[in-house]
Amino acid sequence: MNNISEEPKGDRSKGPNFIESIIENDLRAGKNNGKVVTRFPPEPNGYLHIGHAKAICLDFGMAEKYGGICNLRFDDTNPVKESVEYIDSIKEDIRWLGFDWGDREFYASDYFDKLYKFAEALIEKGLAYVDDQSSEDIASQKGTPTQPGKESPFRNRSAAESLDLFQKMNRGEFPEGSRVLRAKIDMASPNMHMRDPVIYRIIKAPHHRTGSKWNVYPMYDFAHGQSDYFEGITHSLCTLEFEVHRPLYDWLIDQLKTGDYRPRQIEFNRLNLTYTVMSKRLLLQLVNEREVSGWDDPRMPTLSGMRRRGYTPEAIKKFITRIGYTKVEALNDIGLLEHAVREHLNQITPRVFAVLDPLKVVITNYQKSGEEIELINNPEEPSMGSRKIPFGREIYIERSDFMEDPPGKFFRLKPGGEVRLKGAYVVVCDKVVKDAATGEVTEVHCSYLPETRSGGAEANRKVKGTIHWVPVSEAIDIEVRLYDRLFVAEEPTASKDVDFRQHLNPESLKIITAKAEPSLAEAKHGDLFQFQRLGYYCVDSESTPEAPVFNQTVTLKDRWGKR
RNA sequence: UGCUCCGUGGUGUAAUUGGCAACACGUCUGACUCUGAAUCAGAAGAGUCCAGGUUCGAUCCCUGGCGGAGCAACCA
Repeated sequence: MNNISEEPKGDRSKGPNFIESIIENDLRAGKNNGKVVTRFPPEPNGYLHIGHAKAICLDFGMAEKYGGICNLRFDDTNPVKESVEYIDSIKEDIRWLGFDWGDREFYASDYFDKLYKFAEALIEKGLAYVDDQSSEDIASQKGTPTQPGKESPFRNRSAAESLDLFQKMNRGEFPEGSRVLRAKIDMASPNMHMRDPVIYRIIKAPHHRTGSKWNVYPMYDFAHGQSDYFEGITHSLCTLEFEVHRPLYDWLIDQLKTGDYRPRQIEFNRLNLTYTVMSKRLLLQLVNEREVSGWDDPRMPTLSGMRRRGYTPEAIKKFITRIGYTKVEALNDIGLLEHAVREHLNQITPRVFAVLDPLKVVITNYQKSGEEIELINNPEEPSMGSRKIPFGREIYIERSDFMEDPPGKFFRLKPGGEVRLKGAYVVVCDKVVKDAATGEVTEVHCSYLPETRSGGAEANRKVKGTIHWVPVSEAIDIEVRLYDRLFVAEEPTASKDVDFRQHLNPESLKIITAKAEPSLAEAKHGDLFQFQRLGYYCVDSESTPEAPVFNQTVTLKDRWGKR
């Protein structure tokens, strides 16, 4: 099998990206004793999408490149939104991509004790206080980005009182929403995140790992940076929107650290794709509202959806290295991803014949029976061998491969015209049979030229076109699910005034019954194919031997269809 | 109109102590072809947001504009 990670061309002009440069400088400066420790920190509140894959490739990739390690850490600080279902799916998806975190599987909840003690220490140092106000009141005092906030009336209560209240909060003595713990920083800071951020809140829901041990849970901002610190993370790579959180993390680490070590956060641009949405919240909405069949619907940008669609980890990773990491908010053309998918699938998939929209062809002068045609499985990879398909007097061809009155440069079958049936014979179209009522073409009658059989005496007869076919008597019926982009708008979330669901593509899924060569009866879930001249297809998870189901992964490029 | 970050072909990126802009996708030609795919050859397409400055020389350094994004969840 060809290895596409062996660089074909291009891409090589790239030097280190800005993150690699920073890491290399740190290494040169002797920071962290020459160690590189990264982490991938998902919240288990949804399935991973290709944007996460970009982060995963970076987090694991940097560790690998610089001889370090990468932790998998679930940032599970909000039990009401998180579940083990998501944890399991996340681990499966990371493994599918080809990364291994060994025994370094951690949870922010592993640090709840440390975090709680740290919070108590902050209170004792006068750097945190319990606020008895409602979230609305706190929000109203927060100010705006252009106006400073106002201090809470509880800001200067005694440390002893705050400590007592905080402990009561955790004992479950107060209802949810009645009190929070806030860091005491600066209500006039130009950075909103420094305006006495809430660091602990009361949640009485059971946690998937700690059960009912806690009645207070740390906010993400109070858990993430410190978790990095506890794990000895050297380079904490995250997306751009956390840039303004960094001063808060730094402030917290300043209160926590005992030596010189501190994690270094570096922010990069997130992955956006045209014609898709990349927010777990919106994807969850599509799932809940049944706009798609689930998180793994092949139209979803989730890794499980792409896997079911037939995308390979190799293709996804190739795409990600091509788009790179910068600080520019980018919108990537989905075509770039599809190109990477075709590139990989072209190398690895066996070619097969399937006719999506069958038109019957009768070869009137064909008398033989039992003839078989041998076909190469993959011209890109001779080691994949060949297979045989029965040939017969009646075959199906693609309806679009026949035109009664075609425009110029139509290389396929037309009245009086010749076309090669791939692997078999050249046929001439003699007669068109139509439905008297509708005028629809129901059959095409042809005669074949016996000497033109592939490998035969006149095999190199010049014909303009070669088309695929399937024998009527041996063809099997397969269900084919044709997918188009889920949205018709390039940027479904571009406008705040228009709900993104307005842009859903009503034709994103079409289910048809197609005719396929008999060998496909043995295809198994996960098998990938090229339906010759059409595109790449894979066997769906719902497929059974009795009722095979194929998903269209991506079509072949089609210069003719574009005209 | 506060703070932070960012502005290079249609898209995504590159140009590593400043040396007249490169690669991939896409587009368009042509060759080849028993996949109108793939492959191969070639073309068009930016003078690097704007204006100054430093310099022999600026995508790169400085200043000032302009434009875009993020930030006001007891979400992450």
